[in-house]
Amino acid sequence: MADGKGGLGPRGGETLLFLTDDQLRKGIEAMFFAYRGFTADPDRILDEYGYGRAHHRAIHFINRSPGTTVTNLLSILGVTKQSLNRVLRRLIEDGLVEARVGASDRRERNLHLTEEGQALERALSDAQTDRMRRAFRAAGPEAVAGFRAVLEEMMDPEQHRQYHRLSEAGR
Amino acid sequence: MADGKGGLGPRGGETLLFLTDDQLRKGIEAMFFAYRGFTADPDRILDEYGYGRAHHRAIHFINRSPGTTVTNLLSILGVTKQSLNRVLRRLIEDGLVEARVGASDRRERNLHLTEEGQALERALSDAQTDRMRRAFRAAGPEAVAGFRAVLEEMMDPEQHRQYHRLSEAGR
DNA sequence: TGGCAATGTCAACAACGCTGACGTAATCTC
DNA sequence: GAGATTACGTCAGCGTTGTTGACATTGCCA
Repeated sequence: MADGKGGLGPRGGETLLFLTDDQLRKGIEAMFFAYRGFTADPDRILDEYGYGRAHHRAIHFINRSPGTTVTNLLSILGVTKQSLNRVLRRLIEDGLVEARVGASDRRERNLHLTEEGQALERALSDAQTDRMRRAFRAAGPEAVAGFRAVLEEMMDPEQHRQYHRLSEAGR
Repeated sequence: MADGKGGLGPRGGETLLFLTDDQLRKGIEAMFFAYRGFTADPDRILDEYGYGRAHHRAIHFINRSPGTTVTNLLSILGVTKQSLNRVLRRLIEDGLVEARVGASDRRERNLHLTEEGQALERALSDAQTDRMRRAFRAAGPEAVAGFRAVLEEMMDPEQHRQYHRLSEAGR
């Protein structure tokens, strides 16, 4: 077995030829290996600072939405406040992130990257986009559109909303 | 280059219109959110067993290449043997994986899923492919091709080789 | 003033990476 | 046949990052 070229999908019910078990399994493995590549370059940089991916994610989204609150960051990252706080505390201690008391609501903390934080963000971002740029260029514009379309469909609805909200807020 | 889409990128340097900083940043975020969705369903199942993603990966690749050795699995997963051993030991204790002494080389352990292991593999695989099937169906065949093309380009060369080796071995 | 929201923090725990060190059995090489 | 190498297992310890639960503070709001 293990083919599926021709005829119906092997697991009853699937009528579209391109959705064989084999195609789906390859999709799973592609995601696994690609995600490893996707994180490999920033991981090397983070290592030098003694940081991990959690720090990267915090830095990324603070840079993306300067002035964002802790609660908002919490909902984007999908972790507990204790988990985020541990990361945030260190970034603040290290002088990469600044937490300003909210102007309208003084309970809130508006998060910003410092100069140093922005420098690290750029280094991480450059490392990651370099690989993505090469991949996009090699695959071509249409492949990129397909790539994005499939990824969007793969997100949970809530995450999909977050994803689009970021773009709007970006301007 | 060689594009034809015309027009320069907004942030000097990038000559291809579809490779703006914004496109690349969206690509990064799409990967982040999509990977979360990608792992969400199996994670829920694993939780019931007290297993994590490491167990899932081991089960997946043992199922994919029955009889594979520990060393081979190590190179696919890219972790240390101590790390893999902790996971493998528990799967063997729990009766999901069987480690048979190698026939030609008795130092090797040929790994197989038991009936019970196969049952869990199917449950995990079904959960994950359901989402992927819906995403593929919604995005269409051409998007799927693009998706896979970009992911392949994003892998490290070594991982890319592993990825293709799996398909060949599958039959 | 009392209730709720936003935040921070202590403590404990688990999963899963890592390094380093050792031991055993089996195979390979000279 | 002796010695090197390979395959595997395991002990110990450590770090990041996730979790739950509990508690305190501050500030907004009705």
